[in-house]
Amino acid sequence: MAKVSQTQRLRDLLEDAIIQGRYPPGGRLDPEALEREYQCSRTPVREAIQQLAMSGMVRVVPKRGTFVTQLSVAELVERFEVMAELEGMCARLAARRITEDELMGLREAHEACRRMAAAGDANGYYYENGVFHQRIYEASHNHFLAQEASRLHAVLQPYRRMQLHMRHRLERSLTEHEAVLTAIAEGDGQRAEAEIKSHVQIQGERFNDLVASVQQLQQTGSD
Amino acid sequence: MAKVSQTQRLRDLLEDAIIQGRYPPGGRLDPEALEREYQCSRTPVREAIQQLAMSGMVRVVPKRGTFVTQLSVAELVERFEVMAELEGMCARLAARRITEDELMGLREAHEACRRMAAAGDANGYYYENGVFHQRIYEASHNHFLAQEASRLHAVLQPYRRMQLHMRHRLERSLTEHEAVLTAIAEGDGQRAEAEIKSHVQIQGERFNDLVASVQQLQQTGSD
DNA sequence: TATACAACATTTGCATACAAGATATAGATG
DNA sequence: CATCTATATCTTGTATGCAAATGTTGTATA
Repeated sequence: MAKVSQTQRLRDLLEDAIIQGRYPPGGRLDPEALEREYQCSRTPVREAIQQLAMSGMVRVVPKRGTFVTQLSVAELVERFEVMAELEGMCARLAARRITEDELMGLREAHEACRRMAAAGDANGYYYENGVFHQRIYEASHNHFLAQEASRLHAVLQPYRRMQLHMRHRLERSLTEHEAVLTAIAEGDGQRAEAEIKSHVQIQGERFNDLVASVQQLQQTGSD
Repeated sequence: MAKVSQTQRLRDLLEDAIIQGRYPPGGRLDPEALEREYQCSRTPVREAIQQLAMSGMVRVVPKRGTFVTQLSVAELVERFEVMAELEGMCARLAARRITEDELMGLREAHEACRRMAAAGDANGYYYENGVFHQRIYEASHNHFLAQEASRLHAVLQPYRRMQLHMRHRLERSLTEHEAVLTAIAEGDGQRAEAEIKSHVQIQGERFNDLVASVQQLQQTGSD
């Protein structure tokens, strides 16, 4: 049943690897290494890379090579701004449209986050946090919106990860989730939107943290 | 200077053709015909089509061929819902961030729309309307947002076109533009957002018009 | 006449060869 | 020692061949 093309397989694998930070932002993707690693020719590699480029995960610098997208601070701010808006829209719609089953699923995702936060497991939280947000996207009952939100979320994942390792970020994040969940459960779209926007937005000290992280990343990646 | 790859050239050409309705939604894209028409081999054609598929302009039905995307009513509603949100965000930001020069450009675009409406030139209006919206995207000073808005705008163009041919739609549209422009000029982000949202959103009778148009289109395309 | 099976055509995915453009490096010359 | 140039190498872009999967068509038989 899982009869997928090499191109698709490669694309998914690379995407996961990038999201999980196994290919660091700014790092070069060597086509020949990928050919050997995945036992295929240039064509699937090339196509997978093109598709990743389309979705913004990698950047192709003509005649220089393809690199994992390394967003500048300015580009990151732009994307977080849009992400906040999209998530806000998802939450607003979800508050109106979520089903009982979906609400249960969302609560479960929240509880999973709570367990990870309690255990101080940043990586585990990182994963469950993604599930929580994904559930909200889907509860918007706008498939296209959910898809776009997921795509942008994926691009931002490597940077979110850095945020989550910041001190006390887990507890704060969890508290914010709580507020979002409550608003959605009560069907209060306005509040759900406002809560998740402030959850996603990079503001105050977190902005400085982000700048610091990115700069460190760019130091590391440039050798 | 314009040293672009065949793939890119083909992609842009096809995209334009689809946006301008020269390839009708639901219509099949014959790879061999494209090879001959653009004097190239299968590879660039294949890659261009893949990229268009990624951006949602065409759909590949396995072993059947690739077809210009024909959105169902449900899919259209979803996309217009997102479009309204993105445009709303653009307008809100533009109200705060627009420069004097950009504001002049926006006024000019609006005047161009007015001339076309006065002349009853629906196609001309259709074009200038695109310029007007594009200027707002750019005035948001969020390049990523502008890019995403443009992309979605492009996908929806064929369907907007149908709307513009509706009776009195031009004048209504112009009046709504006026309201948006005023709000932006006054720096009133909230109002600008609200105005452009109601301008973009498909509501009331326009929803029925849209359904009718799409159904007619699907009749025509299926023979 | 309808159904099933087989041959055929189309489409897609993958590999590979070839060409062109750009960069880097090394050598030569000022 | 620096700079310019030429060559080599690396990367991307394009063409094309081949094979596999699937859809289609036609024919034969019940």
